[in-house]
Amino acid sequence: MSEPGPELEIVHLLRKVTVEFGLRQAEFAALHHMHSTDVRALICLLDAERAGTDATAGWLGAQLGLNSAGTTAVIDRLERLGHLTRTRDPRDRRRVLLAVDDRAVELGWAFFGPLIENTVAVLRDFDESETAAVRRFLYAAHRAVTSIP
Amino acid sequence: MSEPGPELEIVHLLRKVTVEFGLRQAEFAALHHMHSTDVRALICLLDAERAGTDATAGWLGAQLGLNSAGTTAVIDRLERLGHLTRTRDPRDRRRVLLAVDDRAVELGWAFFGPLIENTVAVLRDFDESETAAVRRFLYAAHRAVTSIP
DNA sequence: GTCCATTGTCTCGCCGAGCGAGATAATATG
DNA sequence: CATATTATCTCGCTCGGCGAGACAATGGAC
Repeated sequence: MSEPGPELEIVHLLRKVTVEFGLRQAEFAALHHMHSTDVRALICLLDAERAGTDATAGWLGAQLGLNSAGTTAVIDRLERLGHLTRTRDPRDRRRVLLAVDDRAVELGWAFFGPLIENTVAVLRDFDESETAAVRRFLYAAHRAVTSIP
Repeated sequence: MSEPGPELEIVHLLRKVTVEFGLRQAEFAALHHMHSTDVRALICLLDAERAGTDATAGWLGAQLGLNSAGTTAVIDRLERLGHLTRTRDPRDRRRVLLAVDDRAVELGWAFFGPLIENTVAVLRDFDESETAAVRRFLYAAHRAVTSIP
């Protein structure tokens, strides 16, 4: 190992971003009397909403890598804080649908908004081929990190 | 919110990568009877080693966002598993220097190696301006996510 | 229809990660 | 040499997350 390699630097950079981002999440969590997992849960739920998927308890648990007991606990906490609403699915009454409260979204923007804005700002100075390169790289990284073989 | 914006897609992509990467870390941790924090600790220590910084217990705690008690616990666990060695700093005998065992590095490579390789592979097809763009973007993201104001 | 396997969520009891408070030892500063 | 400061560790506790299993709704097979 420890072959320097110009490409490896980029991977290390990417990893550093993930590490630091994790710390920011933890700060946000502490600030609003939550835990990292709760924040990750909210993020997953917002992603689902954006994608038009309906988010059930089981689905959320899978996203977070929790078992059902842990998942119930996360949802309980978020519901108690008013960041979340449980609704039994009328089509399949075993399932519980989860909806993020608007207030929670606002809190998230207040904290992560500037951070996102700063990141996005750089992209505005990029030309077409450069943004394409970034997108292509991130897709590759996502695929690499998603495939489990 | 929910202004689509072509740049935002990239940020979401980046965030997805961080989320998935977190899950892979958790899998690696479980596989080797560790916890996510322990893996993050090892990563931080390897970064320090690569950078030539010497890693003390307190420094590690700061990187992980843990207090001293929690930090001691992490180090205890890693030492018990043989992934780590404690050494009292001869220059300042209050400090404890941490060194990652080679065996732990091998385990990490076995798991994350292919994942890194897949990511790096894409970069090989990139021309100079494209890799530069990726690097520039990641630097910006890192800066955005590191500044705490 | 009636049974039964399956699926989705929740309850209970326990383990242990991480915290706060404070002890201890080594180093600086007067 | 006394005292403040720094770095790490110990103790006791809280509570997130797990395994096991309960319970309800669903979808077959017959």
